[in-house]
Amino acid sequence: MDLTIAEENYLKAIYHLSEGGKKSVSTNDIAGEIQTKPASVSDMLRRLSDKHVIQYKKYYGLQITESGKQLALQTIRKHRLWEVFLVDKLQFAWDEVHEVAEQLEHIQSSLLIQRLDAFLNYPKFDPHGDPIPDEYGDVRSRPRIPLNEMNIDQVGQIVAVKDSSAAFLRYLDKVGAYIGARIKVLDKVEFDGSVEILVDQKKTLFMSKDVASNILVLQS
Amino acid sequence: MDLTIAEENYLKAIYHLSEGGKKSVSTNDIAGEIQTKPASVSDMLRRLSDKHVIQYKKYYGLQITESGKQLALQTIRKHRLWEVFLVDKLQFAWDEVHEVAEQLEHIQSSLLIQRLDAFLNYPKFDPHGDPIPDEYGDVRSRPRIPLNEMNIDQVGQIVAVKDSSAAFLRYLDKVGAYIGARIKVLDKVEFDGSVEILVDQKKTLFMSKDVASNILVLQS
DNA sequence: AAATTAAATTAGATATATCTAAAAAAAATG
DNA sequence: CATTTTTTTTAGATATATCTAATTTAATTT
Ligand SMILES: [Mn+2]
Ligand SMILES: [Mn+2]
Ligand SMILES: [Mn+2]
Ligand SMILES: [Mn+2]
Repeated sequence: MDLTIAEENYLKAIYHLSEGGKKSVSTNDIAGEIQTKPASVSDMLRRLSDKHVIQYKKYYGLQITESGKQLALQTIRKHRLWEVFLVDKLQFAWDEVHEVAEQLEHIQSSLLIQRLDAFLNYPKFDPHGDPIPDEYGDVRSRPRIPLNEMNIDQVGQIVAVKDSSAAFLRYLDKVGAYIGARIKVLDKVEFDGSVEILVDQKKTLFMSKDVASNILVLQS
Repeated sequence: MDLTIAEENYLKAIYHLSEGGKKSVSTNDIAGEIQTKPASVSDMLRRLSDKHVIQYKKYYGLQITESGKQLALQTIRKHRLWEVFLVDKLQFAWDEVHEVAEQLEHIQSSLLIQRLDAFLNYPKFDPHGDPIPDEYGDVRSRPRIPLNEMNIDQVGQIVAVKDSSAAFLRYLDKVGAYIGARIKVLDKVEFDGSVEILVDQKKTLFMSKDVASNILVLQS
């Protein structure tokens, strides 16, 4: 039994909300993530439950099932592979890919995804540093921490961003913070949590705690 | 006002039927093309008319409008560009692309199509020899005739196929008839319309009138 | 021209997906 | 623990898209 496009989008949102360490996912959380109304979510939860991709008892919260998790991971795999395609092959900027990938992720063809994966040389991460699940749903995630949680003098490499909004990504482009950049924490301001970092041993950069918390670093 | 996926599919079918038969397109014809019921077509015709992509007076037939034609051509452009992508870049066989392109043609992003076109080196024809409309909807079609209408001793080049079904395309693969092949008509059987041709000055091939009528040739 | 047949449309049903407003249940508060 | 607030669900409406069965209109035949 296949999922509709709307069902795939809901399931993906539920998976993302579940991953964030959150124990139970609320109807309002889902509504916020999908940009829809709680009433629509309640309706959809019943349908997802009927298809056994979530366990759901009304008013008691929900849990994604193993089969639901696998389906969500396949949609995420497709989304991220398409993002790599758009950036690597079609010269899209990393802040331009999301909307298009949101559509492409729903194309149904296992052959297509196999071939696309090979064509892209089996990438392990998308343009935002997020890991690409393999065809069995396995994710090789790297240990990474928000930049604002690093201490002075610690060094590492920017490997991902938490926020993939165009506004944030364009800001990073402007200041010269990119995935793969080697950084060192030069200073942290106690008062507001802002940080000063050295990028590629050349350039110093000041950023607010808000910005730093959306940059994920692999420490070394 | 954008079209839905269903509306795009109907409009594309109407365009194809208008191009072929020329005269008026019937509700039953559309139902046959789209694999749906006449009742559903009547319903859709009213909606397409509301969106001014066809002119429609019930029981009196329909005509595609200029804006409808442009929209259909853009969908066809996307369909054929994706087919080229699948064959040239992802090693799909020409009989494997249709279903996937049928989905990909509905992805909405003008930047995507511009970039895809460039990435593929601005192809003029799809894997089945059909011309790819440019971004303004202009189609540069070559004069071509069905193979069964050629006379003995005439020569030419296979440039397209009328039938794009997997069964037909796999048959052509098997006998070695491909787009670009140079052919010469060696013999025609009056009785059943079957023909004997020479392919690439090497191989002789017998084919029924039915097969020959689905192979389009550019005479030389 | 009347009767018959074919084509097209409408009526009414079902399924998906969404919304607003109202009701019900759970959680928070004093 | 009773009351208030928040969250969640349901009721009822709208829009898309499809179907079967009935009806209407057009076309064909006698
Ligand atoms: Mn999506
Ligand atoms: Mn991404
Ligand atoms: Mn289609
Ligand atoms: Mn084609």
